Amino acid sequence: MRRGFVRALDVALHAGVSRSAVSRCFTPGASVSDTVRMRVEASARALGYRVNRLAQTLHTERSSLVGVVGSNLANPYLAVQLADLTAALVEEDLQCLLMNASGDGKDLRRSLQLLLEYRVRAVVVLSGAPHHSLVRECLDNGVRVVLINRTVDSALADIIAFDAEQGGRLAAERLIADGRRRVAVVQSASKTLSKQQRAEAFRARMAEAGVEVVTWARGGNSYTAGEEAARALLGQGGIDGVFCVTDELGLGFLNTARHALARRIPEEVSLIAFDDVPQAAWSSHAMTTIRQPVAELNRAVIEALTRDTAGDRRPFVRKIPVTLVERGTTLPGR
Amino acid sequence: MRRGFVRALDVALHAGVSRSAVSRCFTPGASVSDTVRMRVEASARALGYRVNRLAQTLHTERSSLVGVVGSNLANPYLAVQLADLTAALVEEDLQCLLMNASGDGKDLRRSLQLLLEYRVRAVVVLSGAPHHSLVRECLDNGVRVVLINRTVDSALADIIAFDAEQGGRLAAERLIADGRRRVAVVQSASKTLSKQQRAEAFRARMAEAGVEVVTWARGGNSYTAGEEAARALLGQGGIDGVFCVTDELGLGFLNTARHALARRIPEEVSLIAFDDVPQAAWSSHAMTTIRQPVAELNRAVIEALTRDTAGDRRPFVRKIPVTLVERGTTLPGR
DNA sequence: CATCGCGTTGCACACGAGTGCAAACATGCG
DNA sequence: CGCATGTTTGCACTCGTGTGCAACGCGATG
Repeated sequence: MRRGFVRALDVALHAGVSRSAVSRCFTPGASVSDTVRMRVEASARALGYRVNRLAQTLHTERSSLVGVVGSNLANPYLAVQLADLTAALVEEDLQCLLMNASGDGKDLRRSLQLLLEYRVRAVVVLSGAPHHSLVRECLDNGVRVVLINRTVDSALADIIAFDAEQGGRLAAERLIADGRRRVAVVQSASKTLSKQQRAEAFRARMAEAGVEVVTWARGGNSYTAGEEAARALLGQGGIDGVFCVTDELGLGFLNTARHALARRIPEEVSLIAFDDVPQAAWSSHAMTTIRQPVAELNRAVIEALTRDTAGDRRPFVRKIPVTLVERGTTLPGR
Repeated sequence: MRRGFVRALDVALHAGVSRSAVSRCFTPGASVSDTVRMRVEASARALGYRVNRLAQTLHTERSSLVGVVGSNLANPYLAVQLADLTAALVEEDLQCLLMNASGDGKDLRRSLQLLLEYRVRAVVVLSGAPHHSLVRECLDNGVRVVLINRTVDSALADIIAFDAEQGGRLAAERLIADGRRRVAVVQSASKTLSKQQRAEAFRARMAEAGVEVVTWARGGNSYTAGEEAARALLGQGGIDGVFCVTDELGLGFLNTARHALARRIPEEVSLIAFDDVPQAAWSSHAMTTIRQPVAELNRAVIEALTRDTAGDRRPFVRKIPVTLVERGTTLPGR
């Protein structure tokens, strides 16, 4: 009785064939006679044999591990994206080696280097921007790098992102359609690029329409920050439309405006947020927001991971369009 | 110029030493002279060498991969738990191979078998109950199995769970302290064991106190289900205390009761939920709930994974106590 | 100087699997 | 039957790494 895992050799001895024959039975397209195949399969079942994917990868140099690294995974939006990504990976027989890089930049570096040690086929960065040298190092080793919702100046890595500018424009146009004349954009003090772009595109479109925009940029991307923004912006009066760059900010703003400040939404103030997290759809909130089609994003990720990289070294770049989901915080019937 | 990854042999040639010397430089406690170590380290840095953890594992038979399998990872509570678990694993130099087993029981089986193929050191099951034979198979191969918030009849796997009964009792006692005389427990139609236990312990403690309990068990564990429960239970009147077995149910109940049904909470009705997801703490909800100390649970998981398994085959079992977090949906100052 | 002891170093093997190559075997055809 | 052709099968090598074992070098001691 051998302790530990069953090897191909054990199966071979049990079935009375060579180890090569066993290996061939588990390799699609290999040449094995029916009689041998059946005996090997019977032995494998009896002994509980499973190929060792580590040894397999070592030989074939073709890993099916994909590294996924992100920072604040507990964030509801990221959680949805991660859940969908793992489901999509499973379909392609790719496995997900997850790294939590919550912390500083050193942490992201350490995570990526660790993933390299596992000889992953590719790395998907959900949040945080890796240094160029790090991306370069991955690419030199033949590891694809897919950045989600990031833009880097050097065009090395694959980049897949939701169209933040389009989202900002959509929000602006909806507030214009509501006839709003004095609006506010609520963002946080953090300078995440995608959120900056949402706000910037919103301001640009509003400027075109000649609508005055007040910018609030304090605190984090938290519910509390949205609450503070509501107290400050609605306290001084005059604001009749608001665009919050995340749903969490939006929900803080909405609940505070409605219940603590007793404002009628959307009659007095229109509100649009961004992300479409599950909570935005809850009936008591029913918040109008910009939906990011996560499934479509992840399909693009899979496409980037599995595409034939023979020849062209050009990075895969794709922008995923977003849509406006109209609920109860913008004026109906228009 | 070799394509692909740099091997120890490449470093050895570059540094003018044997491959063994390179290997020893990266093995703690090995015997290497300072001069050789410095030359090897310089060469490794220059070439960008990283040990191949797959080959390493193949040789040492000691994997640092831990399989994590769960079903609905987008669930806010599970997301928090997963995020914390990955952070805890990183501290122990363990890596997380994540499997999304959303789907039927076959899916869980497939996930576990795949994890076995990767020769993981252990498997952590966040949701879903694997079949005994599957657990047995993992154990036979020397792979620890840690079940979270599950109980299985056969005492094979390690089991770490929050104390659902204690939570149910805590909730009951708080409603009793609020002087409630006619209470309801809101659970879903799903028969997840931990949620059943919460409700059952609540009913038992209430029965002791001689308080009448109405049970609502319809729909899923969703916000919508909480909403329906509120409409049905508060519509008929008489209910002055409610225990919802999850925060999502609780939030649906709370918002509907307050805004749609215009009930004064906690003056007319006390409400306690379970989980303490971030949304429960949001100021506009401020929901009293049972907190599950996730960090403590994950510390126990790490302890189970890293404990010395020499000799004793007895499973590791631990129950993590929960606490009541009093916010604004129970009567203050008592 | 001879010997001992100790710290380094390299050789060679092992881990578990895939695969080219040639030998063995089965089959078809004249 | 003899030969050509096609299918199986086993040998042996490979992937990148860790480590037991023996050889080596060097300083200290008798």
